[in-house]
Amino acid sequence: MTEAAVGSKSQQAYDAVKARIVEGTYTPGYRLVLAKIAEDLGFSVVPVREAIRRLEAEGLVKFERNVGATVSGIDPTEYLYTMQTLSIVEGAATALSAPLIDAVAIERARAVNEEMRECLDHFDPVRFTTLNQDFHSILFEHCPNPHILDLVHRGWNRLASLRSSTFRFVPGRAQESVREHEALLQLIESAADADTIEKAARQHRAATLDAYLSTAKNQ
Amino acid sequence: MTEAAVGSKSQQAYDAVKARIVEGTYTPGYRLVLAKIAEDLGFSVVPVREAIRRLEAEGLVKFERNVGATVSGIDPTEYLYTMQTLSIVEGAATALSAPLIDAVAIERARAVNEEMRECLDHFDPVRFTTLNQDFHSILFEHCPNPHILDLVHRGWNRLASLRSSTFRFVPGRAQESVREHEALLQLIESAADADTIEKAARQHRAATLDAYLSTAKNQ
DNA sequence: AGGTACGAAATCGTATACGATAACTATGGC
DNA sequence: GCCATAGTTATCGTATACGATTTCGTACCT
Repeated sequence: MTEAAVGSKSQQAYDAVKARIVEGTYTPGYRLVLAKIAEDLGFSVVPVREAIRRLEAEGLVKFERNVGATVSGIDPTEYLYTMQTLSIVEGAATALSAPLIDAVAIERARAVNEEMRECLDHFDPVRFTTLNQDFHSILFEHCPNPHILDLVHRGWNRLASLRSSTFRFVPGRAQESVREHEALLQLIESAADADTIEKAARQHRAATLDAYLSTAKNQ
Repeated sequence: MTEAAVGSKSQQAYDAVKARIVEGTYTPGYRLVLAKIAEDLGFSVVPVREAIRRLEAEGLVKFERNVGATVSGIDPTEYLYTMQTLSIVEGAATALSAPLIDAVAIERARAVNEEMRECLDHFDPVRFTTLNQDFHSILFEHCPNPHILDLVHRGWNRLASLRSSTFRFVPGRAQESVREHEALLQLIESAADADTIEKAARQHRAATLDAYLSTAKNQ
């Protein structure tokens, strides 16, 4: 899983900081001081700076001129924007991929979904979220449009700092999600038309957003 | 139109190089030598480098390690990816915006579309393309999701180096486009449901792609 | 006591310098 | 005459250094 071919230092810095954000080592609001990170990694500030700016472009980091960078939190508004965008690009990615998903992949996805169901019993939100991405990644394996896939991954990264929060805070949504996965697989198996699949996949993501919104009536 | 508050030098470099690419001063394949650009702008290479990497993230520039940066062309495959993605995000942006478009905006859009029709007579592809973006920008003025709007703009930028090529190379498509604009406005005026509007907007972009594909049977 | 102004510390932004890498060129061998 | 190889050049990648800007703390004034 770890990259053998470590790229340039700016690439290493990018990977390292991104990993810390996604894993939750750096939590939202965390102050990213260039000199400090550079020292930690044993680099100078220039490549670190470049890495931070790249993360900024992806929305993981907020950068203020002459002030510095912080891990960007994701307020309710941003969450809404991100989830809405994800619902659209995931819907498209699923619909485009569907005709290319073979029976083997379906079974692999089904197995992952089964594991997710088990996570509900053991109450393992972190693993649940990982498996959820695995599930959809299997469906996207042969996605014919890498640009759209890239947008999906960007959305996932942006949600990373909130990892599994929905599972924790929105009662019942995880159970529903597992059921929707199975329904989605059946649609794909039965070669439903692209529009039906797109709507289902889109709704799958939108339902999580709706559940969040109706729970968090505040703001 | 020119920004009064010039930002940091890296920002200026970003704007300058981006403008040259979008305007067509730097054509695809053009070699972007950091030191040369830095000298032109009167900066040192560090901020220029940062600007180039940002443009790379947006897909406008291709960067090879220890080799350098070139303005990224857009081959037929990339064109397909970009147009397909655009059709999805423009469709979504239009559908989300539609309920918020007032009668005044509709009339402004209609006026722009009328100008586009005139461009067909004078054969002015450059202005046609500009107006086309203006037309859609009016519709997106109150788009409730800035993330999606950002994706639209990224797509437009990527297509910039091909500016108006469709108009030139696909006979009749521009005329069709103007008609589709009017149809779209009428859908919005009549408060058609989101799904209908989304499909129309999506199809509007997809049709241009289809026209291109059927014309350029090569490759 | 509260607010303002000044000064010090922290941090960013950029320039310059140099080492590393890849592309190019010329030379020699086959 | 062509290919391989060594040397040269161009360009990138990063380190270091310093000036610019902001922030924070302190002292002074009202």
